[in-house]
Parts: sequence; C-alpha cells; structure tokens
Amino acid sequence: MVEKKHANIFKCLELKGKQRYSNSEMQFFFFSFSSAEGYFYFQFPTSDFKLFSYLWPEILFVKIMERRVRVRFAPSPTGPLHMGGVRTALFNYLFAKKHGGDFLLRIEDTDQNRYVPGAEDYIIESLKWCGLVPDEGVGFGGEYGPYRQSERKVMYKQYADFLIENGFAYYAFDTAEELNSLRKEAEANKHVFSYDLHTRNNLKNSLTLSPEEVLERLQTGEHYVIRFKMPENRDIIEEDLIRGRVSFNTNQLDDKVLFKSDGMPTYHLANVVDDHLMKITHVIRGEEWLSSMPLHILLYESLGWSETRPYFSHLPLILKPEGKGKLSKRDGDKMGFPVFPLLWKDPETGEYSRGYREDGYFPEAFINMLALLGWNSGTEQEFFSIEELIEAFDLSRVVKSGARFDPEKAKWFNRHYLHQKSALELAEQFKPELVDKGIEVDGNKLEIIVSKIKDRCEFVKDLWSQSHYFFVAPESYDEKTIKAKWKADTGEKLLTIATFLETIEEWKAETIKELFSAFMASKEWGFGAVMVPIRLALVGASTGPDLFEILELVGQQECIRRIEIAVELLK
RNA sequence: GGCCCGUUCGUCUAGGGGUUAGGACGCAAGAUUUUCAUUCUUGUAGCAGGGGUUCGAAUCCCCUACGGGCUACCA
Repeated sequence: MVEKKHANIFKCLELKGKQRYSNSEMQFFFFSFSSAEGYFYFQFPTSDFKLFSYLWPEILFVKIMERRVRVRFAPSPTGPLHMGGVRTALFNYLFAKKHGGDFLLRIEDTDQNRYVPGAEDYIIESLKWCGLVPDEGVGFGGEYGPYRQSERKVMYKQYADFLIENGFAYYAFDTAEELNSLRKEAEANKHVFSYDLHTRNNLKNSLTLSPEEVLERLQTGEHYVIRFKMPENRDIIEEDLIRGRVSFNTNQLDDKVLFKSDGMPTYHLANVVDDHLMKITHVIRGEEWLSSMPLHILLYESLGWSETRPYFSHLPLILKPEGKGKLSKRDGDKMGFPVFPLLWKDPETGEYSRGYREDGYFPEAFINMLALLGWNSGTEQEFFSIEELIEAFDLSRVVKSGARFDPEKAKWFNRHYLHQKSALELAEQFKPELVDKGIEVDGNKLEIIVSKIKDRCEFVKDLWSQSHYFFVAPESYDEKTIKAKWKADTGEKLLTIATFLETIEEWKAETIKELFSAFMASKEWGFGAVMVPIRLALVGASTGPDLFEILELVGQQECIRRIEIAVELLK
C-alpha cells in the first residue's frame, strides 16, 4: 500500500523536480512539489541519487501526511502597512495558494509601547483591497486562534520556563541602565557591547548568581528577563529557499531576550511558539530577519520541535528609487508617489500619507507591479492576473538582491490595466466625480465619451482632465497653440464655418466630416488652417480625439456657441 | 567595529562555462493620427574592480570595493 503511494510521489518528482543549485562543496538537486496531501521540499546530492531514492520514501511519506502548507503574514501594528509589507504578504499568499495551503494573518503586538491605534484595521483593510484575503487570522476566524499575540500572552511563559529548566535559557537581572552604561562604555572604546557567551559570566543572571539568590530575587518580584543561552561554537547551516545555503557560527551571536520584564515574550519567542502551534510550514519574511534565523532554528531545536519546524525564506528589501537605503515614507513624500497601499492619517500628528488606492491605482495593477519587483516567472510575461501569479509563483525564482522601486513602472502597469478595462466599467467609476461636479450625463453617452479618451489616461482621475470639454466649455485657450495657429484671418474663417455648421441637418461625425470637407473644398481653404483653431475653440487646447467626433458629442448649437465665443475672445 | 546577505543597461530583470549578453520601464527617433495621446517600428545603454581555474568565465574560486540587513526588555 505504501509502495503504491511512493510510485505516485516519484511521478510527481519527475514532473516538478527542476531547481538545481550549486554551492561550494557539491551540487544539490532541490525538489519542491505539492500533492493532495500537502507540500514537500527537499534536497539530495546528485551523486547519491540512487541511494537516496532507496531511502527517502519513508521520510517523505511521513512528512507529506503531516504537513499541509501553512504560511503566515505577521505584521506588527506600529503604523500603516508599507508596500514592502504588502509584497511579503503577497508572496506568502501566492505560495499558499499555489500549494493549496492556508494563508494566515497574525498580529504581532508584543510591544505595547509601539502600538498605534488604527494600524491593525489598516492592515486588514489593505489586505482586503489587494485581494490577499487570509484564510485565518485576526478578523478572519480560524481554529488556531487567538491570532493576536497580546491575547496569547499567557501561553508563552511555559515555553520560556521549559527552556530555563532544560538549560537553554536563563534569568537575567541586569537593569536597562546597567546595560546601557556597558554599551556606552564599549562604544567609547570603539567596541560594541554584546550580551553573549563572553560577557554573560560577568553579569547578573542565574548563571552567575547562586540558586538561592536567584530564587530570592524572583520571589521578591525583582524585574528580570529570560535570555537564550547561545551555545558555544556551533555552525548553524540552513538552506534558505530563496538564498540557498546560509551559515552562522554561534560564537558570533548574542543571548537574545526571549521574555521581557513586562511579562510579554519578544518577537523571537512568540514567533517560534506561534509558528509551531499554528503549524506553519514555511516562513516567508523580509531580509531583516535573516540574522535571527539561527536563533530561531536553535529555539525550535531546544523546544524539541526540529522535526516539524518550518522552512525559511528571506525576501530581499525594496530600495529607494534614488540614493541609498530602503524605501521609506519620506521618499514617497519627496518624490510624489505613495509608499502605502491606502491613505493613512497619523493619529498623533494628523499628518496624511498618500495611498495607492486613493492615488487611483487599481489593486490588480499594484499587485502585478509588486509581484514583479524581485520576482519573475522566467518567461517574458509581465502582466499577470492573480490566478496567473499563483500558477507561476515559485520561491526559487525570487531574486536575492534588493530591488530599487521605480514609480514610473508602477504607472505603466496602471495604464495597462486601465486600457484593458471596458468603457462601461470606467464610466461607472467616473460617474461619481461628474455627479460631484453637478454634471448630469446620459449613461450611454458617457460610455461613448470614455471609450474615446480612455487610451490617453493613466488613472481614473485622468478621465476628467481628458474629457472635461465634452461637458463644460473651455475657460481658457492654450497660449502656444494660439501663437502657432491663430492667424489674422482665422476668426473670420471660423465664423463662416460656424454659419455653415448651422446648416447641417444630420449631426453625426461622419456626415459632418463629409459635408465639412466639401465645404472646405468649395472655399479652397486648407484643413490645416482651421482644424486646430476649431479644436482650440471647442477644447481649449490642441489635444483630444478626432475633431468630428468631438463636434458630434459636444452638440451642434454648443459647438457654434463655443466657436463664436472663441472668435470674440481671441480677436 | 563584528556577523550575515548581495552586486548584469539609469531602473526591474533573463541568462549559471562557448549567447551578436535577451526582454521590460524610461529616454530618443520614425510611422500612423493634418491636434495631442494611444499604438507600432527602430535605436539607446549593462556583466563593480583585480587576481585565479580553464582551450574558453557574465557564469566557478579568492581578494578588494561598493550596497544592504542585523548588532534593543522594536518588530
């Protein structure tokens, strides 16, 4: 029975095995594939293929039965969600959906000092706008809750205690002031103070104090933290699904605080405990976490969870369009593009930060742009629907280096999506703006107008600037065009034309064009001399679709009126 | 300072020992449109530097430079 299953698995393997990495020692083959039972990822050395294929089925069988792909997006509610955060959520979402798994939203609010009201709702609303709807999490239900770490507070202590009991962690009583002064001192000597295996024996902790004293300090309620006791001289080697082999030596790592004196766990403990309890199979997060990966691996090991611990992958950061460093709120303000998905009002300063939604981006354009920032399908395809992204997504095709954000390309994506939309749909979105301006238009006519101008727009908000003359007479005329095209006899010619237009009975673009051409021929006037001036009179500038279509849509009497006004004003 | 990660056109990227180094954005030119935009065509521009290994290196190795991350009782 088991054998039969293996046959299927091997078939799957042949189909999906595709990724080859090389590193300094030998070549490895990596396989990742999903089946009805779940997702599996593993590696083996080329030379050992026969041996491995003989040995591995059982291991694989166990893993497959146990693990359904589960990933989480775990932001901290310290402010609006950055577009880099949205991209992290997106990649998690794509990965989950690709492998038929679950995408969870967990709110990491273990730092009460940095809590910003409204941030959590903002995160949820942002994900919804982007279409990245979690299967479980804060605001979405699920069986592994609560999904807000502050509400899980009571659960963490036992794991910290377990670590202490088993010698993986210890109590530390050093005050913030003491540590700060040690840091200052080290800085003065051009060193950096680190609470680690070199210094912990000279500090106030349960490693240096007698058991009695430790007990007494605990009983008198003295403030303490629990620190991880980083083991000595161990090489932690891990295959990051994006970056390949990454290695660390524990001698370089410090004893991180796991449990704070306020009774809350730090990110490291809470993260590992929750990922374990929520059965997370793949941790996909930003590069800023790469350095703490060895700590997390060691935590899984110390807690006895190595067998089921997740795979790690660290996403590159999004960098500023110009200059140094990662993309920040300031860049957006300075260069005029949004950094956040939605408009955000800072609850403290009242300051606004623009959002992609409010700036007129379509969520699908925003997502498409974000997906291509640091990932590509390996083909030349650039436009992807969310379904296509899910189908094509693969962590191994995520680029390792940071990507500079290009606002121009973001606009280009939006333009593309706008052009793809039907005039009807765009007209619907345009209507509220017209109503606001007190303009009433017949739906059919509006759709026709939109169809004429949508290709010249980048955003829905451009619809007005490209079509206002269909609804309202121009209030001014473009100076350059006047200079170039408005000659001494232009006014007179236009009045003659106005009189002629009055005589047209069927006010249709085609008919007008036909009769107009005949009229021009009879007068022996060149088109060039009058076309632009007429356009100027109707539109106010030298832009817009075919002039005869404008004539038709603006209406006979209104056209004549506008020509007369222009002639009067431009005398 | 220490540790870790990275580096192909201005930007996003493909390519992973033999390629005229491919595509996209941007920019420029041309065509179409007697306007402007769209669209189409063409052009523009790149393997960070230095050593190795090799018949042959953008590709593998080492060094340097540069960029980034971390180095909090922040995440």
